[in-house]
Amino acid sequence: MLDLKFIRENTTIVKRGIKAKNDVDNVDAILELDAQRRALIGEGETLKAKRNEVSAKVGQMKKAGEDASAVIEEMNAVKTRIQFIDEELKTIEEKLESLLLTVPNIPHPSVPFGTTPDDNRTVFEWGEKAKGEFTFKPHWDITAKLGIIDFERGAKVAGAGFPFYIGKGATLQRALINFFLDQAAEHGYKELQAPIVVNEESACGTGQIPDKEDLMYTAERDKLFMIPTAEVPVTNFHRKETFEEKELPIKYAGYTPCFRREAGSYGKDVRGLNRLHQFDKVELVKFVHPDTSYDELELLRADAERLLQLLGLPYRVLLMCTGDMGFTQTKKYDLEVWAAGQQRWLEVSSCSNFETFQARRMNIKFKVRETGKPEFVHTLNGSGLALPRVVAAIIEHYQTPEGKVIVPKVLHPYTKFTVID
RNA sequence: GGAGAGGUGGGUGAGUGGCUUAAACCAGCGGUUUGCUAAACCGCCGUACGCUAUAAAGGCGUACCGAGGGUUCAAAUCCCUCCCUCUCCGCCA
Repeated sequence: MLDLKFIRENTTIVKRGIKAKNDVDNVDAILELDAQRRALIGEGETLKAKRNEVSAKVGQMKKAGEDASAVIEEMNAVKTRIQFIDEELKTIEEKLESLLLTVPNIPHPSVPFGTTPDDNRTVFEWGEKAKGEFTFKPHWDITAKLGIIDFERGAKVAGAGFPFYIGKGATLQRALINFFLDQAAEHGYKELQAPIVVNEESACGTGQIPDKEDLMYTAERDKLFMIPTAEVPVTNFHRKETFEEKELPIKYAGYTPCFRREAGSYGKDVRGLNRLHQFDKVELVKFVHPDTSYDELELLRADAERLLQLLGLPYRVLLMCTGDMGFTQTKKYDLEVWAAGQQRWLEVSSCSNFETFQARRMNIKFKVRETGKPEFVHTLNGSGLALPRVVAAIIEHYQTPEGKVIVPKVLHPYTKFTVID
C-alpha cells in the first residue's frame, strides 16, 4: 500500500498513476476520511491529556485523604466522550484502511503507458528459433508418446491441471530445480526452503488478499492459504523486521510447488503444461536499498535470463505497460520463451520492483547509517524460473524427427542421461 | 490434543492499581581524561501517529510492556479471548 501522507501530499501523482493502471480512483474518499480522522484524533488526544492529568491529581488527593468524588464525577463525562471518539475513529480507520488497500502502486516513469498487452514493449530478444526438415510437434504429443507426463491419471487423482511426471520426465523436473538453485547460489542468493501454506497476514503482506482470494486454494479449517508462489512466504520471512543498512541487499532463492486455482481460464492456453493448478518454481527475492532498486531489477532480470541462455532456449523480454503490469508493481519485465511446437511465446518469468509497496504492508525497514532512522526497504522478486513452460519449451525445441528429446548440455550432470526416449 | 510455567526496550531483567517519566545492568553512540588500547567518569540511547514550527533542527501531546477486548477517575499490574515459547504427557514421518 501507499503511504497516506504521500497520497495527501502528492494527490496529483497518485491520481495519474491510478489512471495509468486503469484502476478505481478512491483518492477523494480517502482524503475526506483522512480529514475526519485527524479532527477526531485532535479532540481525542486533548481529552486524554486532560484525563491523564486529572487522574494523577486524584491519586494525590486520595493519598492526602481528601475527597475526590467531585473530580471523579467530572471525569466520567470525559470518559464517555473519549469512548465515543475512539469508536468513531475505529470505524473511520477501518474504512480508510480498506480504501487504502484499493490504491495500486504508482508506475515508474520509465514504464510505457498502455492499456492492453499490445502496448507492452519488447526490449530484448535472444537465440534462434528451432528449424528443421520436419514438423515440430507441441509438447503434449511428445510427452504422451514418451510416457513422461500423465495428465489423465493426474485428473483422476487430483483434478485437471495436476499432472504426474514419470521416469525421465520426473528426473528432468528435479534436474531443472537443482540447476536453477545452483545457479542462484552461485550468484549470491541464499537458498530458503519455505512453508507452502501461509496465514492471512502473510497473504495480505504480499498483496494476494484482499481482492485476489480466488487465486488461491485454502485450507479452510486452519485458515491457511496454499501459496501461489514462493514470493509469499519468502518475502514475509522478514515481516516486521529492521535491517542494518550494510546488510542490504539481501537475496533469497526458494524452490516450492505453487498452487493456483486459475478460475475461468480455458482453451489452448491451458493445454498440456501451459497452465497448471500445481507447478514447480524457483523464486528469487531481494530486499534492497531504495537508491539501488532499479539497478537491482536489471540484475534480477539478468539472473533469470542467464538460465534460458544456458539452456539454449530462445526468448524475448517484455517491458510491461502501465495497464498490464498488475496492482503492486512499479515496473515489471516478463520473460517469454519460444515454444517451437506451438509456435508461440510462453511466459516463464516475471521480474518486478515493488518499491516500498510490500515493505509498508509488512513493515520491513532498514536503519539509515548516518541518522539511525528506519526507512522502508524496496522489495523485488522474479521467477528463476517456473518449470512447466520451460519443460514444454525444452521438449519442443530439442525434439528430434523420431520424437525423442535431446537434453540440454547444462542439465547432463543433473539428469545423468542425454536423451529422453 | 491434555496439564503446568512463561512472554516487559537491541540484550539480561525489576516492577501485583496512582509515589513509573518502565528501575538497574549490558551492548551501542557522543564527550572528558589519556602516548596507544583499555579503564573510569559524564551525557545520549525506541517506534508510530497528531498538533505546531523551521533553512535544518526542535517543541507539545497521544498510543504502544505478545495480540485483541473489558473493568476503573486511573492498567505493564485486575478480568476475558486468542497467539507464541518452554517442560511433561498423548499421537506421529
